[in-house]
Amino acid sequence: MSRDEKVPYSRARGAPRRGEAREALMHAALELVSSEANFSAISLRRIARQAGVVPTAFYRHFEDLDALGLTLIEDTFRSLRQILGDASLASMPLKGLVRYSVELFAHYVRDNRLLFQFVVKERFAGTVAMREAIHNEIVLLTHALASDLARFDEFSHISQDDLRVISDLVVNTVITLSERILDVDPDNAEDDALMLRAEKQLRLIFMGVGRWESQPG
Amino acid sequence: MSRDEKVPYSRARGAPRRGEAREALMHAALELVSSEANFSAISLRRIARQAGVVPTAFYRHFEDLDALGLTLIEDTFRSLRQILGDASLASMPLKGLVRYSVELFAHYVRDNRLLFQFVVKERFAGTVAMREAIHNEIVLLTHALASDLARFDEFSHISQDDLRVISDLVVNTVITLSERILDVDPDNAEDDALMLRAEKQLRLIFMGVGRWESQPG
DNA sequence: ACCTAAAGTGTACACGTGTTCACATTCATG
DNA sequence: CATGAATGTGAACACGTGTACACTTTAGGT
Repeated sequence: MSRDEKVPYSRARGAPRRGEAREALMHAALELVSSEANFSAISLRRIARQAGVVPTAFYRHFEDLDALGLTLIEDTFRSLRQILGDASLASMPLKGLVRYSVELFAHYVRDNRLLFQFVVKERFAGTVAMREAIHNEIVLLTHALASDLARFDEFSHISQDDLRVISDLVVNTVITLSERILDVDPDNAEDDALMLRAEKQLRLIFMGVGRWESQPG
Repeated sequence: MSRDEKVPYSRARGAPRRGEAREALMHAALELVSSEANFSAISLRRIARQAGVVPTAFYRHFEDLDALGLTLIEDTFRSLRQILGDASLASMPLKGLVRYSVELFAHYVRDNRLLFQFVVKERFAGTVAMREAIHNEIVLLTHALASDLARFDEFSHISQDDLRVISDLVVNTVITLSERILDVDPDNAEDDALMLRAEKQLRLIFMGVGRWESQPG
């Protein structure tokens, strides 16, 4: 929907050097959502104020508050997909993969606190459009994981449907880990315990896979 | 906090027969949260209007919007705990238990759509007080499940810590199921597929338990 | 049949909100 | 260097909001 900026921005036509306003608005929204409750609970004016921008300037960059929110969600998952794509997970032993993936993911979540806090809050409380956007991205991740897992010998006896079911369980476990990391104080060392727990749970799941028989009946 | 009504209500002092206003306010809040976005996005006045009550009457029953929200959360989990307690799960074979629990839970969620939609939305987007209340209730459920599982022979080789970890995974899986049931249209038959998936995932987890070795190092 | 506290009502106020409009500034491009 | 689109600005509007206050009504315990 009219998000026609393939160029990084500030390359439109008469783009002003002073045009960090857009980024400022996005960051302001993230800060407010993180420190206060909820995206639907903060107003356009508060975002503008926090961004050091006059309210009307908002409309120069976003049609809507919704548009801002959707942009934030897209940005989050775009960069997450890249991180997860860069680390070619399919080329390492399954055992190490669990630990490595958990650490990679946890690290990324910590480095992008505000973005993930936003997504976690809006996943269920946001607009229909936002909820759908987030849901679709998660489905995408799940399918990608299923493809990756299919390459392992340990999963050769699993049907494609069951692979999706398993990936779904794994993704949900990792999402829960993220939510928990975001809930603890940033400079609290408790993260390690959370990661250990998630790691155990994933190992448990993969143990079940060894005994699993697809469509036994 | 000033929630000193052990009596079912309307037994205070000069309680009017006409006092369904409190219930009306709670129901109105649930309806609005369900059909619109979010508890923090709906106003006291809108709730009062929906309840057929003048705005100032709200204060006769709740000190705050927060108080209303907390009451709704407490109500939800109070009755959920009762349902789960009544069905004495520890007295049936493990295999049947999975199917039975999933069906029991799904049924209950469907029967209390509005309440659960509220809880799901506020779990991460709500006030700190609300989030904490929900979190504590879930921790309680997890511990209760761990106690129940400990009675099964299949779990005799699992340490107490690991039992918590496993229960945590199970609870998260069931929560995810609830979220999904709430996301699909009420009179859509898709629920069965969701329940089947959750059931598979739980069976997978319990398969892993068979091979699990607590504190192997 | 009273008394009294709870429950319900209507008015009022100060304030934050989204959005509009006309205008000022900036700056890459012709 | 001039042009014009993108960007930034300030005043103004109609409206919904939370809450305080003084008041009326209700109904149970005595």
